[in-house]
Amino acid sequence: MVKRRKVSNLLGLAVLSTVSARPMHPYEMASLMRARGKDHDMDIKWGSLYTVVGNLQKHGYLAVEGSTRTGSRPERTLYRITREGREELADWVRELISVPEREQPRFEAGLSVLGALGPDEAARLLAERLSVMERELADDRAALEAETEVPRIFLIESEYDLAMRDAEVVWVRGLLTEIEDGTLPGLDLWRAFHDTGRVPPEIAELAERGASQEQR
Amino acid sequence: MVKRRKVSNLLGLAVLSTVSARPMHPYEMASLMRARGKDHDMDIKWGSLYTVVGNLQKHGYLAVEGSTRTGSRPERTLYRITREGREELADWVRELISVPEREQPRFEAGLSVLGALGPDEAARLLAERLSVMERELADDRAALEAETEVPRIFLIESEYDLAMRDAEVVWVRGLLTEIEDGTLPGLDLWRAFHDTGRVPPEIAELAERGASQEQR
DNA sequence: GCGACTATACTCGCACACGAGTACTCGTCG
DNA sequence: CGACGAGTACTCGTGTGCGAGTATAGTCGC
Repeated sequence: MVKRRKVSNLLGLAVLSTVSARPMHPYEMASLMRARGKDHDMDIKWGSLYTVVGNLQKHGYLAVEGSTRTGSRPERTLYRITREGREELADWVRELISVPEREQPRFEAGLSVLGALGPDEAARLLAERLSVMERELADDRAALEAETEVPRIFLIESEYDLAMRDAEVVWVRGLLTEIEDGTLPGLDLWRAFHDTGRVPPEIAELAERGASQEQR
Repeated sequence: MVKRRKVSNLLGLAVLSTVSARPMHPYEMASLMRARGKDHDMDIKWGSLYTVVGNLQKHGYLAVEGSTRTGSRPERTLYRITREGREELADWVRELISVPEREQPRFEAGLSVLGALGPDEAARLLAERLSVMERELADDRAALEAETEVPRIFLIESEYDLAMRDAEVVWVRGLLTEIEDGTLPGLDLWRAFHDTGRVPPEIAELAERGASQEQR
């Protein structure tokens, strides 16, 4: 379903979108992206940037416009987007928006092996996560709300980000409460498993059989 | 903050968790994981599995227990988890649970370049995403609810998954509505930009300046 | 006018993830 | 009874992501 792209690194998408405004050289793209916080504090991976730009050019999405040099500085190669590049950009966005794709967030991986810890420690760690997330969320939300001049569509990805983190906070808080007040079904089994180091055999079976059916 | 692991691939986490029950050979780990839907339909990457098991062993998290062969089949190497392996597993889970980490979902990347499309097409694509997600979500939720014997903690990651997808559906539906009924602030600018191909200069500036401040 | 520091603009090479291939075996169906 | 397909258990080669390094140019103090 999901067509294999010639350039699969999402940094390539950001690059295409950035050069679509006007021709520029790689370093300038990076500066622009950073200026926009496109990278939200994840700093640009220089190695990837030049590789990706090279690949985009190899596949005809970018073309060399020329190269300038200032003094004896390393020469800067100017790239412009091609028609194919614009098409690829549009097609890529279409796919990203319309096709929901199952991703594997790291937290979810952690949850799936939560049994390696005891319920008390799990509760402590969840509480820690919660407090960090709440603080960061409040800060970022305040920053976004302080921005009243830029219309919302230009910051729509930040809104999405906040909404998702919000949802996670709510979910984690719910789980934490259930562990703390002991209403989570199976809590006793979990504790028993952690204390004795072995899972009751009938549950082991169930978990295997059952889990193989859910998640389509 | 986030300590660099000797083995960073999350498949390694799954492997550690799987062999922590009893010694087994790589292929058996893969079968078990698959049986549990640990991989939720994303099939095991064979290349990575053997590389990862090799690395885990190289770093002392796994040890070779022996090797058996049935007839002239390729020999199966049995691995067992070491004390260091158990520690690494526990430490890794602790980190995954307690340290919230900023990830870059593909959909969010798509949203950030949504300007490459016009509002009408964007609305159509969002609607498509929505319908696919709603169907899959309903199926998976039904499957999870049909599972009444396994206590919830053993499927906690599926619950998290459903909750997040739920939140996304709600958010996308909200955005879609705002585009369709024209209440999204800046919609006219978006349309103008898409029709004429150029963004009003004062907005371009604003977007750059503003975006560089939010997202800490 | 010179040394230290930061910004600019890349290059290089390793390590790792992964897909596709291999080779053998067992069950089964005509 | 032999052929074929599905399962078993890996191996290997390729691509590519990315960190760390490099080299020059402005800039600011003293």
